[in-house]
Amino acid sequence: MQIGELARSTGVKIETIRYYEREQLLPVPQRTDGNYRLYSPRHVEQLRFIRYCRSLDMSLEEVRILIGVLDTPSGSCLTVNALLDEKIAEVDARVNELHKLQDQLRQLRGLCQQPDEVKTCGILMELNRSARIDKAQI
Amino acid sequence: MQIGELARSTGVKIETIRYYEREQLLPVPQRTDGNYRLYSPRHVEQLRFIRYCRSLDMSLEEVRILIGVLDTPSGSCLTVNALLDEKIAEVDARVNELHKLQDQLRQLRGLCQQPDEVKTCGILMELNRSARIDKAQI
DNA sequence: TGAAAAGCCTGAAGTGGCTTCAGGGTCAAG
DNA sequence: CTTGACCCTGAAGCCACTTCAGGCTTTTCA
Repeated sequence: MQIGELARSTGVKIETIRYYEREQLLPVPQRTDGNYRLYSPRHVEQLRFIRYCRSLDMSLEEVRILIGVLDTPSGSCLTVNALLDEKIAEVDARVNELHKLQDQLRQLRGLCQQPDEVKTCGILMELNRSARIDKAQI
Repeated sequence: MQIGELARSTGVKIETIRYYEREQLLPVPQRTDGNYRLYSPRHVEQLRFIRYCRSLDMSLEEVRILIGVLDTPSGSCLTVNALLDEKIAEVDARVNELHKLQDQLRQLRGLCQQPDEVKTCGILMELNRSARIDKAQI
Protein backbone atom coordinates (compact mmCIF):
# COMPACT_ATOMS: atom_id res chain seq x y z
CA MET A 1 0.00 0.00 0.00
CA GLN A 2 1.41 3.38 -1.06
CA ILE A 3 1.22 6.56 0.93
CA GLY A 4 -1.72 7.92 -1.04
CA GLU A 5 -3.88 4.91 -0.25
CA LEU A 6 -2.84 5.02 3.41
CA ALA A 7 -3.82 8.69 3.47
CA ARG A 8 -7.20 7.99 1.88
CA SER A 9 -8.00 5.04 4.10
CA THR A 10 -7.19 6.89 7.34
CA GLY A 11 -8.11 10.45 6.43
CA VAL A 12 -4.62 11.63 7.35
CA LYS A 13 -2.77 13.92 4.96
CA ILE A 14 0.25 12.57 3.14
CA GLU A 15 2.50 15.26 4.58
CA THR A 16 1.34 14.43 8.09
CA ILE A 17 2.17 10.76 7.57
CA ARG A 18 5.69 11.67 6.45
CA TYR A 19 5.93 14.01 9.43
CA TYR A 20 5.00 11.21 11.84
CA GLU A 21 7.71 9.07 10.27
CA ARG A 22 10.31 11.81 10.79
CA GLU A 23 9.10 12.13 14.38
CA GLN A 24 9.51 8.38 14.82
CA LEU A 25 5.88 7.81 15.64
CA LEU A 26 5.49 5.49 12.68
CA PRO A 27 8.03 2.77 11.82
CA VAL A 28 10.11 3.37 8.71
CA PRO A 29 8.30 1.65 5.83
CA GLN A 30 9.78 -0.43 3.04
CA ARG A 31 10.43 1.21 -0.31
CA THR A 32 9.73 0.21 -3.90
CA ASP A 33 12.41 0.28 -6.58
CA GLY A 34 11.22 3.77 -7.47
CA ASN A 35 11.71 4.86 -3.83
CA TYR A 36 8.00 4.99 -2.99
CA ARG A 37 7.01 4.15 0.57
CA LEU A 38 5.23 0.81 1.04
CA TYR A 39 3.00 0.38 4.07
CA SER A 40 1.70 -2.74 5.83
CA PRO A 41 -1.54 -3.24 7.81
CA ARG A 42 0.60 -2.69 10.93
CA HIS A 43 1.19 0.88 9.79
CA VAL A 44 -2.49 1.47 9.22
CA GLU A 45 -3.21 0.28 12.74
CA GLN A 46 -0.55 2.43 14.34
CA LEU A 47 -1.55 5.52 12.36
CA ARG A 48 -5.18 5.07 13.46
CA PHE A 49 -3.98 4.67 17.04
CA ILE A 50 -2.08 7.95 16.80
CA ARG A 51 -5.04 9.80 15.33
CA TYR A 52 -7.42 8.43 17.91
CA CYS A 53 -5.13 9.55 20.70
CA ARG A 54 -4.82 12.96 19.05
CA SER A 55 -8.61 13.18 18.91
CA LEU A 56 -8.49 12.70 22.69
CA ASP A 57 -6.29 15.82 22.85
CA MET A 58 -3.07 14.00 23.60
CA SER A 59 0.19 15.54 22.46
CA LEU A 60 2.50 13.64 20.16
CA GLU A 61 4.86 13.28 23.10
CA GLU A 62 2.11 11.55 25.07
CA VAL A 63 1.27 9.35 22.11
CA ARG A 64 4.93 8.42 21.90
CA ILE A 65 4.80 7.35 25.54
CA LEU A 66 1.69 5.24 24.97
CA ILE A 67 3.26 3.55 21.95
CA GLY A 68 6.27 2.80 24.10
CA VAL A 69 4.04 1.26 26.78
CA LEU A 70 2.23 -0.83 24.18
CA ASP A 71 5.56 -2.17 23.01
CA THR A 72 6.33 -3.68 26.43
CA PRO A 73 3.22 -5.81 27.07
CA SER A 74 4.54 -7.27 30.33
CA GLY A 75 5.03 -3.90 32.05
CA SER A 76 2.47 -2.17 34.26
CA CYS A 77 0.10 0.42 32.90
CA LEU A 78 0.43 2.89 35.77
CA THR A 79 1.82 5.43 33.32
CA VAL A 80 -1.31 5.17 31.23
CA ASN A 81 -3.56 5.77 34.22
CA ALA A 82 -1.56 8.78 35.35
CA LEU A 83 -1.53 10.22 31.86
CA LEU A 84 -5.29 9.90 31.53
CA ASP A 85 -5.94 11.39 34.97
CA GLU A 86 -3.83 14.38 34.08
CA LYS A 87 -5.55 14.77 30.73
CA ILE A 88 -8.97 14.65 32.39
CA ALA A 89 -7.96 17.36 34.83
CA GLU A 90 -6.65 19.52 32.00
CA VAL A 91 -9.83 19.21 29.98
CA ASP A 92 -12.01 19.95 33.02
CA ALA A 93 -10.01 23.10 33.71
CA ARG A 94 -10.25 24.20 30.10
CA VAL A 95 -14.02 23.68 30.05
CA ASN A 96 -14.40 25.83 33.14
CA GLU A 97 -12.35 28.57 31.55
CA LEU A 98 -14.38 28.45 28.38
CA HIS A 99 -17.65 28.64 30.31
CA LYS A 100 -16.48 31.88 31.87
CA LEU A 101 -15.40 33.09 28.49
CA GLN A 102 -18.83 32.32 27.05
CA ASP A 103 -20.46 34.48 29.71
CA GLN A 104 -18.10 37.36 29.09
CA LEU A 105 -18.46 37.24 25.34
CA ARG A 106 -22.26 37.09 25.44
CA GLN A 107 -22.46 39.94 27.90
CA LEU A 108 -20.17 41.99 25.71
CA ARG A 109 -22.14 41.20 22.59
CA GLY A 110 -25.33 42.35 24.33
CA LEU A 111 -23.94 45.86 24.54
CA CYS A 112 -24.35 46.60 20.86
CA GLN A 113 -27.52 45.32 19.22
CA GLN A 114 -27.69 47.85 16.40
CA PRO A 115 -24.59 48.87 14.52
CA ASP A 116 -23.49 52.10 16.16
CA GLU A 117 -20.82 54.53 15.27
CA VAL A 118 -17.50 53.27 16.56
CA LYS A 119 -17.16 56.10 19.05
CA THR A 120 -20.40 55.19 20.82
CA CYS A 121 -20.32 51.41 20.35
CA GLY A 122 -21.02 49.76 23.67
CA ILE A 123 -18.72 46.86 22.93
CA LEU A 124 -15.68 48.97 22.21
CA MET A 125 -16.41 51.19 25.20
CA GLU A 126 -16.65 48.16 27.43
CA LEU A 127 -13.51 46.58 25.97
CA ASN A 128 -11.63 49.72 26.83
CA ARG A 129 -13.19 50.03 30.28
CA SER A 130 -12.45 46.42 31.14
CA ALA A 131 -8.91 46.71 29.90
CA ARG A 132 -8.40 49.64 32.26
CA ILE A 133 -9.97 47.97 35.26
CA ASP A 134 -9.32 44.27 34.89
CA LYS A 135 -5.72 43.63 35.62
CA ALA A 136 -6.43 40.12 36.83
CA GLN A 137 -7.13 38.61 33.43
CA ILE A 138 -5.31 35.53 32.09
CA MET B 1 8.33 54.74 31.90
CA GLN B 2 10.80 52.03 30.87
CA ILE B 3 9.90 48.61 29.59
CA GLY B 4 10.48 46.94 32.97
CA GLU B 5 7.96 49.15 34.71
CA LEU B 6 5.45 48.68 31.90
CA ALA B 7 5.93 44.93 32.23
CA ARG B 8 5.41 45.03 36.01
CA SER B 9 2.38 47.27 35.87
CA THR B 10 0.58 45.16 33.24
CA GLY B 11 1.83 41.70 34.07
CA VAL B 12 3.11 41.27 30.52
CA LYS B 13 6.60 39.91 29.95
CA ILE B 14 9.22 42.25 28.53
CA GLU B 15 9.85 39.96 25.58
CA THR B 16 6.15 39.90 24.80
CA ILE B 17 5.99 43.69 24.80
CA ARG B 18 8.88 43.86 22.35
CA TYR B 19 7.17 41.18 20.28
CA TYR B 20 3.95 43.24 20.11
CA GLU B 21 5.97 46.20 18.93
CA ARG B 22 7.55 44.12 16.16
CA GLU B 23 4.07 42.93 15.22
CA GLN B 24 2.90 46.54 15.06
CA LEU B 25 0.30 46.08 17.77
CA LEU B 26 1.95 48.72 19.94
CA PRO B 27 3.15 52.07 18.58
CA VAL B 28 6.91 52.52 18.41
CA PRO B 29 7.96 54.21 21.67
CA GLN B 30 10.44 57.04 22.15
CA ARG B 31 13.99 56.18 23.17
CA THR B 32 16.39 57.55 25.78
CA ASP B 33 19.93 58.54 24.88
CA GLY B 34 21.02 55.08 25.96
CA ASN B 35 18.52 53.54 23.50
CA TYR B 36 16.06 52.42 26.18
CA ARG B 37 12.37 52.39 25.23
CA LEU B 38 10.22 55.08 26.88
CA TYR B 39 6.50 54.45 27.21
CA SER B 40 3.55 56.79 27.75
CA PRO B 41 0.19 56.15 29.48
CA ARG B 42 -1.20 55.63 25.97
CA HIS B 43 1.00 52.54 25.65
CA VAL B 44 -0.17 51.18 28.98
CA GLU B 45 -3.76 51.55 27.85
CA GLN B 46 -3.20 49.88 24.50
CA LEU B 47 -1.22 47.02 26.02
CA ARG B 48 -4.01 46.36 28.53
CA PHE B 49 -6.51 46.44 25.68
CA ILE B 50 -4.51 43.82 23.80
CA ARG B 51 -4.23 41.56 26.82
CA TYR B 52 -7.90 41.86 27.62
CA CYS B 53 -8.80 40.88 24.07
CA ARG B 54 -6.36 37.97 24.27
CA SER B 55 -8.05 36.86 27.49
CA LEU B 56 -11.24 36.72 25.42
CA ASP B 57 -9.47 34.26 23.11
CA MET B 58 -9.02 36.67 20.25
CA SER B 59 -6.09 36.19 17.92
CA LEU B 60 -3.54 38.94 17.47
CA GLU B 61 -4.90 39.40 13.96
CA GLU B 62 -8.35 40.06 15.42
CA VAL B 63 -6.90 42.44 17.98
CA ARG B 64 -5.17 44.25 15.14
CA ILE B 65 -8.56 44.66 13.45
CA LEU B 66 -10.16 46.02 16.62
CA ILE B 67 -7.35 48.50 17.12
CA GLY B 68 -7.86 49.62 13.54
CA VAL B 69 -11.58 50.11 14.18
CA LEU B 70 -10.87 52.08 17.35
CA ASP B 71 -8.64 54.38 15.34
CA THR B 72 -11.51 55.44 13.08
CA PRO B 73 -14.11 56.61 15.62
CA SER B 74 -16.57 57.81 12.99
CA GLY B 75 -16.87 54.44 11.23
CA SER B 76 -19.50 51.81 12.00
CA CYS B 77 -18.81 48.96 14.38
CA LEU B 78 -20.37 46.22 12.26
CA THR B 79 -16.98 44.54 12.08
CA VAL B 80 -16.83 44.34 15.85
CA ASN B 81 -20.25 42.73 16.08
CA ALA B 82 -19.41 40.18 13.41
CA LEU B 83 -16.11 39.38 15.04
CA LEU B 84 -17.74 38.79 18.41
CA ASP B 85 -20.53 36.66 16.93
CA GLU B 86 -17.97 34.49 15.23
CA LYS B 87 -15.92 34.21 18.40
CA ILE B 88 -19.00 33.21 20.41
CA ALA B 89 -19.83 30.50 17.88
CA GLU B 90 -16.25 29.22 17.98
CA VAL B 91 -16.19 29.02 21.76
CA ASP B 92 -19.58 27.28 21.86
CA ALA B 93 -18.37 24.71 19.37
CA ARG B 94 -15.18 24.14 21.32
CA VAL B 95 -17.10 23.66 24.57
CA ASN B 96 -19.29 21.06 22.92
CA GLU B 97 -16.24 19.23 21.64
CA LEU B 98 -14.62 19.28 25.04
CA HIS B 99 -17.77 17.94 26.71
CA LYS B 100 -17.66 14.95 24.41
CA LEU B 101 -13.99 14.58 25.12
CA GLN B 102 -14.67 14.60 28.87
CA ASP B 103 -17.14 11.75 28.47
CA GLN B 104 -14.74 9.72 26.39
CA LEU B 105 -11.81 10.26 28.71
CA ARG B 106 -13.79 9.37 31.83
CA GLN B 107 -15.22 6.28 30.23
CA LEU B 108 -11.76 5.22 29.15
CA ARG B 109 -10.31 5.87 32.59
CA GLY B 110 -13.01 3.69 34.12
CA LEU B 111 -11.64 0.67 32.29
CA CYS B 112 -8.59 0.34 34.49
CA GLN B 113 -9.08 0.94 38.20
CA GLN B 114 -6.14 -1.13 39.42
CA PRO B 115 -2.84 -1.06 37.65
CA ASP B 116 -2.87 -4.07 35.34
CA GLU B 117 -0.23 -5.56 33.18
CA VAL B 118 -0.04 -3.64 29.92
CA LYS B 119 -1.25 -6.59 27.88
CA THR B 120 -4.52 -6.82 29.80
CA CYS B 121 -5.02 -3.12 30.58
CA GLY B 122 -8.55 -2.14 29.66
CA ILE B 123 -7.52 1.34 28.63
CA LEU B 124 -4.92 0.22 26.13
CA MET B 125 -7.21 -2.48 24.78
CA GLU B 126 -9.95 0.07 24.28
CA LEU B 127 -7.61 2.61 22.70
CA ASN B 128 -6.62 0.01 20.16
CA ARG B 129 -10.17 -1.15 19.59
CA SER B 130 -11.46 2.39 19.10
CA ALA B 131 -8.62 3.24 16.76
CA ARG B 132 -9.63 0.28 14.60
CA ILE B 133 -13.32 1.13 14.60
CA ASP B 134 -13.56 4.89 14.81
CA LYS B 135 -12.63 6.34 11.49
CA ALA B 136 -14.82 9.37 12.00
CA GLN B 137 -12.65 11.08 14.59
CA ILE B 138 -11.37 14.65 14.22
C1' DT C 1 5.46 5.81 -29.08
C1' DG C 2 5.22 9.92 -26.67
C1' DA C 3 3.37 13.15 -23.82
C1' DA C 4 0.44 14.53 -20.25
C1' DA C 5 -1.33 13.61 -15.77
C1' DA C 6 -1.20 11.59 -11.41
C1' DG C 7 1.50 10.24 -7.85
C1' DC C 8 5.55 10.34 -5.23
C1' DC C 9 10.19 12.23 -3.33
C1' DT C 10 13.25 15.66 -0.45
C1' DG C 11 14.61 19.58 2.26
C1' DA C 12 13.48 23.97 3.78
C1' DA C 13 10.56 27.44 5.38
C1' DG C 14 6.16 29.19 7.27
C1' DT C 15 2.20 29.25 10.85
C1' DG C 16 0.86 31.63 15.81
C1' DG C 17 2.15 33.54 19.89
C1' DC C 18 5.15 33.73 22.09
C1' DT C 19 9.85 32.11 24.92
C1' DT C 20 14.69 31.40 25.23
C1' DC C 21 19.33 32.21 24.19
C1' DA C 22 23.77 34.39 23.12
C1' DG C 23 26.29 38.26 23.39
C1' DG C 24 26.42 42.52 24.25
C1' DG C 25 25.53 47.91 26.00
C1' DT C 26 23.77 51.43 29.95
C1' DC C 27 23.21 53.15 34.36
C1' DA C 28 22.85 53.80 39.53
C1' DA C 29 24.76 52.39 44.09
C1' DG C 30 28.47 51.27 47.13
C1' DC D 1 35.57 51.35 39.68
C1' DT D 2 33.15 47.58 39.72
C1' DT D 3 29.08 45.07 40.72
C1' DG D 4 24.52 44.26 39.62
C1' DA D 5 20.18 45.63 37.79
C1' DC D 6 18.34 46.89 33.68
C1' DC D 7 18.17 47.18 28.83
C1' DC D 8 19.38 46.10 23.72
C1' DT D 9 19.42 43.03 19.21
C1' DG D 10 18.93 39.11 16.22
C1' DA D 11 18.31 34.42 15.88
C1' DA D 12 16.49 30.10 17.18
C1' DG D 13 13.19 27.06 19.61
C1' DC D 14 8.37 25.39 20.75
C1' DC D 15 4.18 22.34 18.73
C1' DA D 16 1.87 19.98 15.15
C1' DC D 17 1.66 20.43 11.33
C1' DT D 18 1.29 22.85 6.32
C1' DT D 19 3.21 24.82 2.31
C1' DC D 20 6.53 25.43 -1.12
C1' DA D 21 10.06 24.63 -4.63
C1' DG D 22 11.95 21.62 -7.55
C1' DG D 23 12.33 17.22 -9.30
C1' DC D 24 11.61 11.92 -10.03
C1' DT D 25 8.34 7.65 -11.26
C1' DT D 26 4.45 5.54 -12.92
C1' DT D 27 0.12 5.28 -15.29
C1' DT D 28 -3.01 6.56 -18.85
C1' DC D 29 -4.54 7.71 -23.15
C1' DA D 30 -4.22 9.48 -27.97
